[in-house]
Amino acid sequence: MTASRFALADGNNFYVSCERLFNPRLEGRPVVVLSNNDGCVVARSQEVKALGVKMGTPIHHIRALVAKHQIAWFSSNYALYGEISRRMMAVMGQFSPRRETYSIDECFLDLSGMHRAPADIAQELRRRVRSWVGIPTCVGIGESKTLAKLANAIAKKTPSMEGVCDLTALSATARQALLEGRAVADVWGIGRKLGARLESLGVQTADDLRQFDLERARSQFGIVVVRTIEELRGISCADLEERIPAKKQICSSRSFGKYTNDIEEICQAVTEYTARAAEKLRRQNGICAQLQVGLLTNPFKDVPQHHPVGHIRLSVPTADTLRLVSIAVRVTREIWRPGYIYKKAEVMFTDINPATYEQLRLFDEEERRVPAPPSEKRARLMATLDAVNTKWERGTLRVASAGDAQPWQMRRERMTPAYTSSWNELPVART
DNA sequence: TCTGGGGTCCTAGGACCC
DNA sequence: TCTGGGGTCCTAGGACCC
Repeated sequence: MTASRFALADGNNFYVSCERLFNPRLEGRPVVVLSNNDGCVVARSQEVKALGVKMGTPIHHIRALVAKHQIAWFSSNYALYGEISRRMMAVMGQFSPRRETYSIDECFLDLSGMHRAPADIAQELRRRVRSWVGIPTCVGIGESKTLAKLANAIAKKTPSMEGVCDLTALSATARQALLEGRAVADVWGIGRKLGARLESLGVQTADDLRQFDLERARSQFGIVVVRTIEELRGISCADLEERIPAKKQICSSRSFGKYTNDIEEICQAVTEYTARAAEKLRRQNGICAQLQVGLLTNPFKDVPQHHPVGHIRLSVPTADTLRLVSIAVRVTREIWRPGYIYKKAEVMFTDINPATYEQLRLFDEEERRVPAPPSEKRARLMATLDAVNTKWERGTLRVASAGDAQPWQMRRERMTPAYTSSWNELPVART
C-alpha cells in the first residue's frame, strides 16, 4: 500500500478571476464581487486584499475606500461562475481518476501512487487550466485533506512556490517550519470559536495543534478536533467523496431588495423561493415530508424584531411545486404579523427521501391509509416545467402567485452578462 | 439607504423503553 | 421505605465550511 497523497486545487480569487476573463481591463485593478443584494464583499482581487479589506465586509462600510482606490465592483453572477466552474473541474479531473468537487472553486484530487512527482502533475494542471479555461489556480499537496488545504494556503501566500506546495516532498523540519507559520485558526475545521479557545490554551499555530495531546483534545473539544489533529499528523481520517450525496435538507432563502410588511408581497416571495427549492428537490429525484417557512426582521436595526417560524408535516410527501407553494403560502399567512418590517424569508424542506420511497410504502400493510401519489399528469407537468426552465431560462415558466412587479426582488445593480449560458448574451467579436 | 445564502456534522438533553 | 442503568431516538442549538 502506498502513502496517500491528496491535492487541493482551487481558483485564485475565483469570482474576480471569472469577471476578468471577459473583461481583461480589470487585470491589475482592484476588483470585488458582492453577495446577493449587493451586500457584502465575497471575493477580492489581490489588490483589494492588500488594502486590508476583509472577506464579508459590508460594501457600505468601505464606500470611501472604493472611491479612493477606484475599486471596481460587481454583483455576483452565479450563472457565469457555475459554468466556468464546470469547465475548470472537467480539466482538473483529467489529472486523477478520483476527484471530489468540494466547492464552486475547489476540488480534491487523489494523487496516490502516481508515476510522476505530485508537484509536477500540479504544475501541469495549473498550466492547462490557465490555458484552456483562463483561470489562475493554486495546488496544495499533503497526506490528508487537512494538510492539502493547509498546503494550498501556503502556496497562495508564498509567491516563490509558483502556485504549488507539496508538503510530502519536504523534510520534517522544513514542514514543521511551514506549519509554525500558520495560525491555528487557519486550519480547516478550526473556526473563530475553537480558534479562540485553543489560543487561550497556548495553541497558537498549526504546528502547536499538531502536537496537542489527543486525550486532552478528546475531553476538552470532542471528536472533530481529534480528527483534525490526526490529519495534521499525516493520518488521513476523511477520504474523498466522489459522488455528491443527496441533500438532507433543501433551503431557499433570500433578503428582499426592498424590506416590506406587505403580506401579499411576502407571499409572492415565498412562492418563488418554494418553487426554487422544489426544483432542487426534483433534481435529486426526492420528495420531502416536512416544510418550514420563516420570516426575519432586520437584526442590525433598532426596530421591533420578529422571527416567526412555522412548519408543517405533509401527510403525503411530495415534490410538487403547486402543492408545496399552497402549503407554504398558508404557513406564511399564519406566522406573519402586522407592524413588523421583514427583510428576509426562508423556505426549507426537510425529511427528504428518494421519490421511490413513496411508492414502496404503498406495499406496506401498515401504510394502507396513505392516499395515492399525485397523478401521473401532475408529475408530467412538473417534468415539463423543469424542461422548459432548463432549456430556456429559469423563470420562463413560473407560478402566477409569484407576482409580476416583484418589488422584493434582490438588488443586482452591476451584474455582468451571462456570457457563457445565454444565447442572447454571448460575447460577440466586433468586426 | 445599504450587513449573503446554502449546507453539514456533532453534542447535549429529554423522552421513552426495558 | 428503598427508587437503576443502559440504550435509542429525536430535536435544538452550536460550530464549521465556502
